[in-house]
Amino acid sequence: MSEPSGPTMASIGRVAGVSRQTVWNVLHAPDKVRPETRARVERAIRDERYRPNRVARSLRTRSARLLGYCMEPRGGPDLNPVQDRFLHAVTEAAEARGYHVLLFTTQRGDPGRRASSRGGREDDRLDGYAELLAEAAVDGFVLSDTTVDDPRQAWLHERGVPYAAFGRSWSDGEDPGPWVDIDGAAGVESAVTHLYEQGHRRIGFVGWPTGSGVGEDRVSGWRRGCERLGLAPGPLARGDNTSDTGQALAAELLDGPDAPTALVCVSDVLALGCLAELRRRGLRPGADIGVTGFDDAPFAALPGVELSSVEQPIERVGADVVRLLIDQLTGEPPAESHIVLAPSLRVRASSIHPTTDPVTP
Amino acid sequence: MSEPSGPTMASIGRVAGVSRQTVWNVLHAPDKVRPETRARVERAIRDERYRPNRVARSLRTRSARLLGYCMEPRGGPDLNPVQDRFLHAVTEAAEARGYHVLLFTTQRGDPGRRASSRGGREDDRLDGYAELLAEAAVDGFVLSDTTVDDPRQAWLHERGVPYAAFGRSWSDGEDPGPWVDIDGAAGVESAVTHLYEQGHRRIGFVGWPTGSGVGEDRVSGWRRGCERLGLAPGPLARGDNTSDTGQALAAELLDGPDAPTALVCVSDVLALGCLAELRRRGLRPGADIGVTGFDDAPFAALPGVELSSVEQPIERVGADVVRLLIDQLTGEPPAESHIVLAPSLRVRASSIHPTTDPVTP
DNA sequence: ACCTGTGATGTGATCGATCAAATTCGCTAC
DNA sequence: GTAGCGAATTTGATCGATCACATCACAGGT
Repeated sequence: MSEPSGPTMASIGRVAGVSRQTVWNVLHAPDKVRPETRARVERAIRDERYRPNRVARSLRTRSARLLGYCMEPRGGPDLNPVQDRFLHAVTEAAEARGYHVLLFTTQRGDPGRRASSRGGREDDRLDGYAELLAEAAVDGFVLSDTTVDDPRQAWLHERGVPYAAFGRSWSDGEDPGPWVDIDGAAGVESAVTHLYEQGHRRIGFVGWPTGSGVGEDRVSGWRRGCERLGLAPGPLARGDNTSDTGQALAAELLDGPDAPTALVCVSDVLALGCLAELRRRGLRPGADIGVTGFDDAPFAALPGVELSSVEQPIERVGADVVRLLIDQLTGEPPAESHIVLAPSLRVRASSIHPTTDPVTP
Repeated sequence: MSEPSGPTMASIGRVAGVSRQTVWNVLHAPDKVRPETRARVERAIRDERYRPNRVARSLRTRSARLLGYCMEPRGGPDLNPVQDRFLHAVTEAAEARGYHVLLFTTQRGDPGRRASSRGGREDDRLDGYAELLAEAAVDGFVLSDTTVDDPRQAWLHERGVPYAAFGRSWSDGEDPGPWVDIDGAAGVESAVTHLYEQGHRRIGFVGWPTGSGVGEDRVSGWRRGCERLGLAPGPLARGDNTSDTGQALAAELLDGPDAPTALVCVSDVLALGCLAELRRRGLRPGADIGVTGFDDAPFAALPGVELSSVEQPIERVGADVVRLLIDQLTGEPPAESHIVLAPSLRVRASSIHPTTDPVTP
């Protein structure tokens, strides 16, 4: 029951008959130590199963070697598939550089602390960030789900707090900090191209309400794709990110003046609604109407869904975000501060026209 | 660019004209301090925005106030919906007690460290646990996805490492440690009951291969339910957790000697395969054949799926796991060490018989 | 006046790794 | 023989909170 309290540099030194500093040298500057001494110390380290105490190291070096990540309260079924993979990727990349990920939430646990905030009330969402920072519990933050002019980015930037974001800042002004993002426009454009190759000439778009950076980016890809292929952009409908909305929007477009033969959707959830509407009308996805989504959510691959979708290289994003962040922490020369990654279309039944041979340009 | 290096107890003391220990007393034993002194110190704390340094505290008290959680490499599309919610719940519950969650993975980042392990090679999956422990980086672990006789539980138990698991140990022997689990049998039984009330008298089961504790638990609920209702258990088919398999198993059962009118599935993924097979045969889920799943995965609620499913109270599980773990850490008297929570059936179209009035017993 | 007890506050040492500077050691050169 | 030089190794101090005592002030009792 008592604390065994593992070996320390001092205890290793005692075993090997050297001082604690020599032990440190063996670990961090081996060539400063005479080979036979080193061997003796290394043996002691192995025998005693010594591992440096992370906490003590953190105190001295003033770096926790921890990256903060805020778990947003789960919204719709949309963000989830990404968050899981992203976290895994971030954790793995961080470990490769000797860091770990520390999770926190926006709702502060200890109610007593809420009062300690001074008059000028900051955004509640920032409290968690502020607290971890003040407690020196993390060295920096990984952000995700950034919005247009995300207050967190400005807040962190003002205070000189290291961070890196998944999602560009979408700000008109200069960028507060480094980010990694997916080229949504390119992803959608590739979907348009694919549908064109399947024989479609009237391609509609099902999007989100205006105002979201991500959403506008994807619409622009659709416009660009149509333009490049010499098509007049088909009809456009917008609504919030639920499959019921998707179903309604699909109906709207199909009943409209110039009904599209293919629907490019800004998200898989909306696309699923479209598929439901097609089924209701007895139309076969792919054969009668081409449909594509975005995100490659887990359900897209399921039998009975088989939704073509733009897959985001989340693992790459996670790795790059961590690299940008840790490079800042270690004072590495910042190679680049904005990374845009290309997504790739995963073609499934919902967009394949059985009788049309794919045409590669 | 230079380190502002926030306020410390000593600096607060200097501002308030007292010693660091008095500052400590104000924070941890306020009644030992004269009210006017206390006021002065509290003012300084507020003015300077002092927050105790977590790292220094950890070093002195030998507790990182961090709970380790291992991100398993994502397997199929099955576990994900749960992991996300679970992590959020765990993080939130931990924060309420002044702890945070530290993520790690099984693949060790630093390749140099692999060699440092001695001859008798431990299970690779345990290395991450061992390392964090040796580095004193965490105080305990939260486990999930426990298997029958999970080696991690025994390993941690042997070393007296505090932990709590989501998922019982399923061991025949005595339990190595505390866990929280979901009463899968009860969940499946409620699905059977529900289908019975919908008029079904021949209820089949689509399960996993024998050997998984979770799977056997759920089968037993099906058997128990049938027995209680005076039904002969319908046919049973087993296969791995993919929807393709689900489709095949559904076909097998429906073509079998005594075809069931309802299918209870051990997972949503398998259930989805069943739905696909029904659609292929022109059978309407709910009206012709009742189907239920398990997990209430995000896709179960989607239009075009509408799968009845057993929903697990993941948030409760997370909160309880954290409670069991932190109670150990703080030396709280262990109130209970095994918690079984009841899941609840979410009824959707896939199991509702349009013409049958529900009968409540 | 003296001792004692209690409440309030201050000082020293500690956790373990790290940084800076001091010391010892091994060897050559005068 | 020893001054000198570089390599090898050691000692001292530090990060900030915490614990264990030490000290101080002041009250009441004899």
